[in-house]
Order: sequence, then C-alpha cells, then structure tokens
Amino acid sequence: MKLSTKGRYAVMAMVDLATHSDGKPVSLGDVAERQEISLSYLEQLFGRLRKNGIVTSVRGPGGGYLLARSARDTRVADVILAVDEPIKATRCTPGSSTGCRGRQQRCLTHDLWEELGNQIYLFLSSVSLADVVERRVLGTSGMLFQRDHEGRVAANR
Amino acid sequence: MKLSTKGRYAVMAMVDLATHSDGKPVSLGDVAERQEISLSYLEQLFGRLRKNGIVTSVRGPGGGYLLARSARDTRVADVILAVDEPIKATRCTPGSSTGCRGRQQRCLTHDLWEELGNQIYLFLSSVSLADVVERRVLGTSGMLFQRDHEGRVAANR
DNA sequence: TAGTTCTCGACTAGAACAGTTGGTTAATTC
DNA sequence: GAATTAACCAACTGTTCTAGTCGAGAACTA
Repeated sequence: MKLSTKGRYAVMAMVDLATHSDGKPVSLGDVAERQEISLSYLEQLFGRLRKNGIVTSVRGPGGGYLLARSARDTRVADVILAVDEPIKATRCTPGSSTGCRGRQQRCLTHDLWEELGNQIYLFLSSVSLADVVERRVLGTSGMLFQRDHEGRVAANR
Repeated sequence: MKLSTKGRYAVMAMVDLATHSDGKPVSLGDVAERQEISLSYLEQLFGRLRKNGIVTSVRGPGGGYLLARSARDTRVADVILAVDEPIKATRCTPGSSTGCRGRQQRCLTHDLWEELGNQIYLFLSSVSLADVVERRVLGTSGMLFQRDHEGRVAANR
C-alpha cells in the first residue's frame, strides 16, 4: 500500500464527486475548480479510476463522472489502490513477499513492513467516501509528537 | 508521518545495529556490507539519527555507532521521524493542521489524513527495535487484497 | 605518523510528481 | 449539420526526491 500525494488527490476528487453528485454526472472541470487541481491531471487520475471500475463516465455535454457504487460502498482504500500502480519490488517492498532476499533468506524488517501495510490497508478500507463526506472519521487525534527547538524529535507520551 | 524507502533503509540499518552491537560501536562499513546499502548513503542517514539523539558516535579505529538508548527503548517511529524531514505543507499535509485551506476553511479529507497519520504513528511507536530483532511483530497478515487478471483491484473480504 | 572511522558539503542519474499541450472521439444543443 | 461540451489519449516538461558518488577534513587509536 503506497501512500502518495497522488492518492490523496484522487481521494479529494472522489469525495468532491460524492458530495456534488445527485444522480447526475459531475464534470472534471467542476471538480478541478473546486479542489484546485489541474484538469489534465485529474483526467489522468480518473482514467485509472475508470479502468479499475471505481467510476463510470458519461460523454458529451452534461456528461462527467459518476460513482460506480454508492459512496457508502466505495472505500478510500479502493481509490488509492486504483491510482497508485503496484510498485515494482525494490529491496523489501511492503506488499509483496518477494524481493527482500539479499543474501539472507528474508530481511529482519520484513514482518514489520508487512504488518504496517496491513494496518494502513485495514484503516483505509474501513473508511468509505460517505464517512469522509459526513465527517465521520473518528478523531483519536491530538498532538502526538513534536520537534523541540533544536529540531530533534520528541514524543508526548 | 511520511513513509519512504529512506525511512525503511534507516530502520533496516538500526535493526542491524541493534543486532550486532554487544556494547561495542558498530562501524557503518559493516552495516553497509551486511544490509547492502551504500556506505555514503548510510552516512547521511546516520548524520540525521545522531542529530536527533537516536544514536551516538565514536570516532577513530574501532569506532562506529551505538544506540543512544536500549533497543527496547528505541521505537521504530523515532527512527523514521529522524531521517524523514518534516514535510513542507503542500496542499493538505497529514501532520500539520495548516496548509489545506484553499478557499474553504478546511478540506473535506483533512480529518482522514490526520487520523491515518495517527494510526501509522501509533503502530510504529508501539514497535521497538528489540521487537523487530526478536521477530515479535504480530502477524495479522494474510493476503488482504489482490488484483484480478485485468489488473483491477479486488479485496478479499 | 599511519590508518581507521566519522563528519560534512557538493554533486549526479534516475524516477516520480504535478502539470501542460494538443489533439481525438462521443454526445448534446442550436 | 455545425458548434459546443466533455471525456479520452499520448507525449512532453519543470521540479522534487531518492539513492548514490566524490572529495576533503577531523578525531581517534596503534
């Protein structure tokens, strides 16, 4: 599970879509203006989303994009997986079980990345677009960590 | 909380350090060879780790790096925060509460990224270097998602 | 003094990100 | 049927980050 600004842009746009679609298609031009993302970049992202069956498209005037499923059934994880290509296995890629065998059989940190990837995926697939729209994202929040005046990392335990 | 291969390299190196240090300093040359990471790149990373008080250094022959605290008290999150500079707030940066006010007061997905960042941080600070060394990273694991033959994303629920 | 190891800064090829440009195709409206 | 709308598509670009290289120096040990 890769986390990039690309995935975040896609989620922002999809939330916008979920918010402003009342059964009618929403044009990317509108989304671009509201979210202040370039139209052409959105086109690239929605190309991916369409190929992955997350949205459907309607061409021509009054056209645009529609959620393929309801906002409640579209999970944030689906959106991110659709736009972020599965990464090619470098050294020890979180998702795949191959790739991290240098000279040892399996790198020491393998389980850690695997587990972290699962945690992230579990969280993001527990959240639907509807949850985001209705601001139903539980706030455990609070300042959990800071940097001191010298720039060093300090945690508030 | 930024997740990059850079942070992963740092954690791999720190786990190596925790594994091979029996009170004596471990030279970066040894770590580089074992982990197959370039020495000069490691030097950059350990410069950051030292400035953030994660490791201490000993110069000269027989020198190297030592954990500043015990492996049990050094958390994976600390390592990653030390090497990954706090990102400059682009549009809606997960960590900081500023930055995502385009024309609205606060973007719809803000809470989502904030909460995700917290989830990741909580997980990574619950794991110490000792946990990784002793392979004590709980495996909720299993294949949670896949792509079908057309490359589309599908989840195993 | 020689050799080891850390320390520091500048530089680099390659990749990814975010966006641009310039088209085409399909549907609607005039 | 012509003009307009908006999805589609491909190639290209400036910027940033990654991962690494290179060179010089400073501290310590033998």
